[in-house]
Amino acid sequence: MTHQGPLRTLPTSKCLYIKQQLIQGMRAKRFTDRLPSENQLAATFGVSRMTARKALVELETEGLVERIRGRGTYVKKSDPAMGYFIVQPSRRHAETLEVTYTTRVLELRSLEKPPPMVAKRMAYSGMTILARRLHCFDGKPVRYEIRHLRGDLCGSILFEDLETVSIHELLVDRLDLPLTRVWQRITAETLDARTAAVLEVPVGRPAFHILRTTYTHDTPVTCVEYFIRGELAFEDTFAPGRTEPPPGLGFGH
Amino acid sequence: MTHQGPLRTLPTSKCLYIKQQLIQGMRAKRFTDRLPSENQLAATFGVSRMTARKALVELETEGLVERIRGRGTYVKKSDPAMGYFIVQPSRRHAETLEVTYTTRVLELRSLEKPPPMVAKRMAYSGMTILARRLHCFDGKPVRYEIRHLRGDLCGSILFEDLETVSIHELLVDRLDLPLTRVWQRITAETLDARTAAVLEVPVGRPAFHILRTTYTHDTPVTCVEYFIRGELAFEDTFAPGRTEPPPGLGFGH
DNA sequence: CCAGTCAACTTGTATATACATTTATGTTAT
DNA sequence: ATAACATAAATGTATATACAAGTTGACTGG
Repeated sequence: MTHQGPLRTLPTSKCLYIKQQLIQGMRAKRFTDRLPSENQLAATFGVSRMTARKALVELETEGLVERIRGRGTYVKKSDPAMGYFIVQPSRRHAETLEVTYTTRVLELRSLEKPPPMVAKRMAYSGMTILARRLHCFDGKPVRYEIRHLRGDLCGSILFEDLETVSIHELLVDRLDLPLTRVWQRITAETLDARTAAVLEVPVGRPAFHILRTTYTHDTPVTCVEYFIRGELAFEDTFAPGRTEPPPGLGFGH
Repeated sequence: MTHQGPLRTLPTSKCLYIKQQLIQGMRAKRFTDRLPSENQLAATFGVSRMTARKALVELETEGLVERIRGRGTYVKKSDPAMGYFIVQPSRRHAETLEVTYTTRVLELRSLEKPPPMVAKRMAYSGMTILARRLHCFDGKPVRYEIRHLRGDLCGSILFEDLETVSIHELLVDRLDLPLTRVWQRITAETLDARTAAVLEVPVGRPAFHILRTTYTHDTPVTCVEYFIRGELAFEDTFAPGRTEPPPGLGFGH
């Protein structure tokens, strides 16, 4: 392979230089399927195999290539995503917007059995806890949350003050229910009379509607439904191939 | 530090074992601020520094910790994000849903100057190309796209067949305009009469509204506005601390 | 008291090496 | 011809080492 072409920014390390060359090569269609192997790169650039390897591994974690043991490194040819929107926990969202954040608990009680839709999504029809909360920015309602939790796993939540404590913290820290998997769906909807009243907006106003089921080791623990005022924008600036992945370790509640 | 406690799954490598121990330690609040240094870990677990280092670096790329040269590795205590939604390019979205995908070009012409809002977002008021397209799944309109491109950079796009060719490919491959940064915003809105007519839905129906400005090395190249039918859900299943980052290398158009 | 210096610690980068595991390919023996 | 084997190539894991570079704190000299 050749590695000509001027660099826009002087690379600070050999590894970075190799990465930039490979990225340019992929953009210029010099590499359309397979990238040089670790040993080939090491020879071409005059570095050790571990350095060449580091470049390839980083390209993989950035989603640009796919590495297959025993075969090689291949250009990911799937269409790139248009982008992604991070829906933050209310508290953090409020910090970003620099507004005060408050929560009102509208309802907190146990149900003998969950509504059919929830039972299906949780694959569980025993005792359930229902919590309805309203999240406000500067006193104005912005998110309406309807949550069901498995009663056998989260019973103690009935006695917590959900206006000050994060449900996420309760589950993960106090109940030892690490959130290992999430299913979620977002749609845009218009609000019906009851929901609009809660959010204190006219009927028919647009809103984000999020359905989410959270699992602990393949056991559904909680189903939550959010209605978020549609004018509350989610916005972000980012670069493709960013090194920082989406925030991990858990999901806010 | 101690590293007791049963493992749920037998680790296949020393690096993985160390990572699991550190994650458990963070969950159990044994580590609340600073993690052991690379050398401490190496001594504790009886591995080389490079192996301990690999575990810490992976935790960083997964967003669980933050590493600061000269100081140490610190637990990221920022609230975790609730999740994120990937808005895919229409073509790929159609593949996921297993529907046929078609595009209709409603308008393609040059403007002497862009509308004020676009001029402001692009910081440019010269000749502009306006493209309006309708993306259909199984013949049904689902996304309405209104796009402005800088005429001085993308003039040749006027002569392309935008019903079959991806604008993203044209920009990146043919015009050498790599997309290095993106600003975007999503809101939920109700459709006005004109937009609703294009999407063939009744007035007042909910929709996602996406504004996006795409840059090539700090130069805004194109502004695009999408209206996406609100019932077209974006859904996903994922795990926190996933190793795969969001798709990179570019953004679909 | 303050500023400068130095030592210790930490993470970042790079090299050289060894062996394991997986895949693909060609050869050989049946 | 097919199956078994051998070989080469590629990635995965781990170790040992060296030096660079940033941070902190203690010591020292003015």
